[in-house]
Amino acid sequence: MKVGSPGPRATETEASRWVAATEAALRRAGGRSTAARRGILRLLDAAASGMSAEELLLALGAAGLPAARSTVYRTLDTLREIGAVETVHPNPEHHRYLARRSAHQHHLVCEVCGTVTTFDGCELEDEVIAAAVATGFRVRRHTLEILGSCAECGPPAIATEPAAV
Amino acid sequence: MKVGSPGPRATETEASRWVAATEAALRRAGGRSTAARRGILRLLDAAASGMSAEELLLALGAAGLPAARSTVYRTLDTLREIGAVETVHPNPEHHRYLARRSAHQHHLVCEVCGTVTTFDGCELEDEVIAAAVATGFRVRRHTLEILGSCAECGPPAIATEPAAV
DNA sequence: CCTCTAATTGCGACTATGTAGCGATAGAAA
DNA sequence: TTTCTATCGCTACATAGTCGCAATTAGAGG
Repeated sequence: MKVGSPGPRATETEASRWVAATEAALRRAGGRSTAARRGILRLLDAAASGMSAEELLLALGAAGLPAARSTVYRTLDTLREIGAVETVHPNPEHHRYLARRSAHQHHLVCEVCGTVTTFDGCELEDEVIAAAVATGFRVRRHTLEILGSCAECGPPAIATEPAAV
Repeated sequence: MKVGSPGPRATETEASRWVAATEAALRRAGGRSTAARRGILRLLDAAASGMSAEELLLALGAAGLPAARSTVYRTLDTLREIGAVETVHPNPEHHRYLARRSAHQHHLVCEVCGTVTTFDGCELEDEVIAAAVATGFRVRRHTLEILGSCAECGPPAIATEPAAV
């Protein structure tokens, strides 16, 4: 089991593998490549910890590609549908959208500084999932989020395990 | 690995273990037992698939214990803080609050009918978590959600694995 | 049973996040 | 260049959750 960011953040000049693959998938699904979408892909690709919809909206404006709020949400929906983006939930009503670079990409979320580190979970949950499938459940996707505080930030403010059992 | 609901839903007459334990934890934390809280605990205890804040609000009214919206949210926050409740995210902007009966309780969420089945994950993710801890990350809690469609509902509408890699 | 104090509630206004409908715009295939 | 239709921008709206403050009330101590 390896833990650590798989190194996103493509260089300025070459489009990242993820951006290219996503544009291809989009086209395959009958979608189009528009300025707004290219901008969103580029931004998400560069944001190691993901971005909220609002940040994306502002960043697009700052990048000279102003887009409507609804466009941002619609694009995120589309990207989620083709499996290119996924959502992390640090807490209710605070979502970040993250480039999805592998089917087994999971998250280490620092509740203090907001950093999201991705890691590949692989075989481990496969067993859990197989058990689920055995009951007749059809798995579409799964999420594994580990919340706490990263090495840079202090220890978490709240107890680790549940009081009630 | 066992998958299946650990049998919530206490009988009408005896307060469930979870309700009792939660009230005790609440008191231990310097909290009080109020009509609204007792109502919320009873409702969450009986709702195998969890409830949204809005459902909880309506159900309280129907049960003759009308509560203010803010009271519901504040109570849910408090319960989450002491680890008695957790949140499931079928999709952005649709959250359900669920009684948390064990530290390793995870979720099988049917995206068609909304049913949430809980199961104990145990040892499996322990390894993933240990790896995270090894990097200096302090784990406060973790969530594992498996989304798809249950045996009763048809197959999922959307492809299982991501298009882009 | 009475008193006191702080935890909790209700209220109502507010913020944040996300959605819907629809006419206008602009990819991209021919 | 033309045509078809996916996508966009706009605006209004919906849903989810938060905040401050005065009024209430649980529950500890007498």
